[in-house]
Amino acid sequence: MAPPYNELPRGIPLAAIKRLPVYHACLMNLSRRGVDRVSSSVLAEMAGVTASQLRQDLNYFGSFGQQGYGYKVPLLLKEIEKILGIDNEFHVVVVGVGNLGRAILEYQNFRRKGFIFDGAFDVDERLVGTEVGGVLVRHVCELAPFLSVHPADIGVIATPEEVAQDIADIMVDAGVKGILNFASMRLLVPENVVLEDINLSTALMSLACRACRGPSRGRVVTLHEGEPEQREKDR
Amino acid sequence: MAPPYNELPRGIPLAAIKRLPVYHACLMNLSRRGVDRVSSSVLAEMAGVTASQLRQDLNYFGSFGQQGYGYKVPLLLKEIEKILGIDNEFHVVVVGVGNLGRAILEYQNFRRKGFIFDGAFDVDERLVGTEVGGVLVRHVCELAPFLSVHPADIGVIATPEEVAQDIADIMVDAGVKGILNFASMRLLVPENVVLEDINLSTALMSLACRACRGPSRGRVVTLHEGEPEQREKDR
DNA sequence: TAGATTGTTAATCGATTAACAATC
DNA sequence: TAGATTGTTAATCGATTAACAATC
Repeated sequence: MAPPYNELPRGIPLAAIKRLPVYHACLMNLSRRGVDRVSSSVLAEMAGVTASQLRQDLNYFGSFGQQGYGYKVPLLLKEIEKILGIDNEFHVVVVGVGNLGRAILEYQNFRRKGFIFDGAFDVDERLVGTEVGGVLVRHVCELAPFLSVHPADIGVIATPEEVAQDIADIMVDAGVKGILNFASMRLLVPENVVLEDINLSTALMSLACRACRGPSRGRVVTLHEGEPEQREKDR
Repeated sequence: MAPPYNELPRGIPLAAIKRLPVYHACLMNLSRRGVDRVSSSVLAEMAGVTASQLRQDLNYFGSFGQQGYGYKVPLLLKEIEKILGIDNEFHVVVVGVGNLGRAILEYQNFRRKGFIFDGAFDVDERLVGTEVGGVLVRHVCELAPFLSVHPADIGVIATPEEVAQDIADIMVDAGVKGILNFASMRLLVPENVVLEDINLSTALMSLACRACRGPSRGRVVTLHEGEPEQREKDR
């Protein structure tokens, strides 16, 4: 039996999914500039990947271009938005209203991409009752009751590491499907919950390690830098 | 001719380098708890990797354990600190004193790891002259002159994306060796400058995409989650 | 010594790149 | 049609895992 039409694709590399928002940003840029058509090589150049990789990434999800022509910008934009779920609404709660929590709450672009911030939580009584990015800050002890009334898709953890696991447990129990974790601590979550870590501390340390190992040697210092040469012959 | 004793290793996977700070944090934890000795399997379990990977990662840099015994916590800690350069001083400037810039400047742990914040820069006249995290905020137009007097190793870019490339150019011209970029924009830097991007926007978007694709399917939603099973036989 | 655990090589796995047939 | 560029397969490359000999 053929798989149902709307079956979601399997076995897509995480790295490919992470590149989709980059392609999306490039296409938004083209769209704003009134560009209607783009080839894989031009779009790849903008995104900092090879044309081959761009086509491969897109092909995990479908065929959105036309041979001999390229991609229609508005059409490809719409398809990527469909994949990323930008037409959906994602309900988000943010726990920890320090600098990082604020950065998320006040970044207005998220709202345009379908993210709805339903609540923010902190232990600091001076913050409770205030608004950050237009969201009311509640006390953390209200997190579980709040989630039972306002289920969230995504939880952002921007707390000290000592409490991060407890917060994650509350979120998981409340049915959160994804957690963005800024605490520099390994969180244990069930495998049906997606976890994304952003760790400023390890990022800065590994950057310093790479940067200060003296002049360019081998693979270590040549990633992510400058424009990828057009290595593909592609004829 | 044998390579000189202090030759730095080549061809080390970036992913391995990024795991070093994680191992470091685990070892700090053990050290605080007075643990003197650890096996690769226990440490790997703490770090959320396989024992095999841990040993492989360490072996890119040397042999720090003893067969049949494991690793001396203080010794391995010291070795990793040597690799990460935690005994060095890294001079850092932060450009953009919004929420993300503040998060970096106010995170006191960095100071303990050898990071010295020499200057912070912003265009907002209300911020110029104030102190954030104990660092004086200067106007961005002073960035280039400041760097010529106080050379920095690392530059942090936490500005709006419109100006990120200009700031990066100034940093590169001033001899900065690594850039931590929070702006959601692809920066072009020469290949001898190491670039690390942290993009909250693409991180949240790809998280939402993965989290809301329905229940666990294939590789996509099973990475980074929970504890890795002990797959290694290792006898 | 016997048991344990590393260091290190080889096998596997996965992701990227190259190539080219399909086709617009 | 001829030229261009995608879609897609195959080849390459790199990173992870397994295995086990070395050895403490």
